[in-house]
Amino acid sequence: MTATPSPLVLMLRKLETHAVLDAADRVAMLALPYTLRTYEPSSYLVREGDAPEQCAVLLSGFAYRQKLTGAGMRQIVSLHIPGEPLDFQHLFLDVADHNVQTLTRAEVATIPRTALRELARTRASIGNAIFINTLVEASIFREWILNIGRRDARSRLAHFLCEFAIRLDMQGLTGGEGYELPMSQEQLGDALGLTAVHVNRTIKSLEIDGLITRNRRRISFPQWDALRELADFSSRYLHLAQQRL
Amino acid sequence: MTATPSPLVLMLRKLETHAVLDAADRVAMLALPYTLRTYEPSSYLVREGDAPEQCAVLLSGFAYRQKLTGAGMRQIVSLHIPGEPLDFQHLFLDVADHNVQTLTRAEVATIPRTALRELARTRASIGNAIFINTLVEASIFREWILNIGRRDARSRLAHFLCEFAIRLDMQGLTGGEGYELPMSQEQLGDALGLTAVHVNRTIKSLEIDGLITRNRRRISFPQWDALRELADFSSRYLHLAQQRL
DNA sequence: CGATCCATTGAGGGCGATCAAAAACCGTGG
DNA sequence: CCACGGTTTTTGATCGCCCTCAATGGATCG
Repeated sequence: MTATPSPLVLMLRKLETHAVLDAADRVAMLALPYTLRTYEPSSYLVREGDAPEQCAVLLSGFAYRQKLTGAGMRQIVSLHIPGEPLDFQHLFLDVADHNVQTLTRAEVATIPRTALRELARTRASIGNAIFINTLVEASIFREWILNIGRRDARSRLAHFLCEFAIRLDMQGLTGGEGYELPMSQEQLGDALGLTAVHVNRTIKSLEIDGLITRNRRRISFPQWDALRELADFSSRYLHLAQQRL
Repeated sequence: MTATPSPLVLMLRKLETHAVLDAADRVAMLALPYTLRTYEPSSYLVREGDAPEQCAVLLSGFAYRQKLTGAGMRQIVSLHIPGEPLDFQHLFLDVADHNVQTLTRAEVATIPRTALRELARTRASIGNAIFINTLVEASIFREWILNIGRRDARSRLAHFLCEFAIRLDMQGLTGGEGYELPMSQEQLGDALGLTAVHVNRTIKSLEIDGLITRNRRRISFPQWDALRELADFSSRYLHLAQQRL
């Protein structure tokens, strides 16, 4: 009956968490040309300075955006989970201003930028959906700034963990309680503006207080509400259609 | 001969720094309905939680975006100069996720959101220009994260001063050398993730090193290249049409 | 000329960085 | 199954950047 489902349905689902699309929109979007590719951990999908011609969508695995200072310090500026488009940020810009890298092994669908732009132009609702997606991303950037600028290490880490939990949940990627954190403490530090050593101590401190439990990189949340309060976390900035928290 | 120029030409000029518009686009944009209003310093233009119905454009004066932690700490997440649209970030979102406040007395043109959305829908090039504008803003957010997360106070402040200089210059707002910083050291601290006291000491340290000179809030740059190097500043992330630096 | 806001300066403390090393974990191959 | 090199996590000790608290000085404006 049905053909094998296009891997782009993942992106579709993501876009539909913030925008309304009709059947024709869905068909048009799933008709986009794409190529599949698998990347090893730490592969570059976009390099600062590149002229982006493709638009990558993450199908499985995790990725992040990253910038480097002249002195070589790394700052991760966002984290991406399966289903999220990675290159809308460059859809209309000629030169990439940051790097995009895989965190884990990842499957990616690559769509020609021109096809996507054409689709956005001809179907206004899809154009809107793409726009909304980048607006929500911008909102997450703002909260990230607040988190790094004004919260201490414990709250900062807690906030990060909360955001990741909610976003995984939104995409239906949580298997019951907790999740596997797909990054090293070094990378966690780069995301939070801390050192790996201090991340380690901060995680342990949360663990000792019973706010999280850990097994390798698997984290769960026996006291979600307490963690959320410490994190000063409100999901408003994620612009969930239905505010679940 | 010519009618009094619409105040919206300022926004038009801003959009045209990143996108190409034709004569018809310009006419259509200048035909947008708007109302003028003047705000006192520290007035709220948008409050977190609001349902934004208007889109404000800054005609004169300065403004900033800001978020607060539960504990009441403030983080400024962006700064805006005359000509910049302030509400594209909320054009397609139902609830504001941050506050927008004037820094100085400011004149603002307010455009109904529906009119702007309609214009973006019917004229693709204008829709693109608006999209590009938000993409560039997102890029500035990312650099802001890097700045706060990974640079020490001196470089951080220097980077902020460089960015402001370049952006003023882009909009043709620099009268010769240096500029008047439209904010208190307290506000600078809130922008940089520092305390006002430390901002004071950091400014003085830049001054002692001869990297800036000050008179009240007027700042000039006798050693621009040295400051730029300390700041680790590259203008790539601003996506200037012609890279001037 | 007081009131208020802002800039400045000092003293002291703490959070997170730095440096260094050990321990745990991982995939690989003998 | 164990030996291994490489990565990641963990822990300790010390340092320093920036914060906190507090007070003074300057500027502006009724």
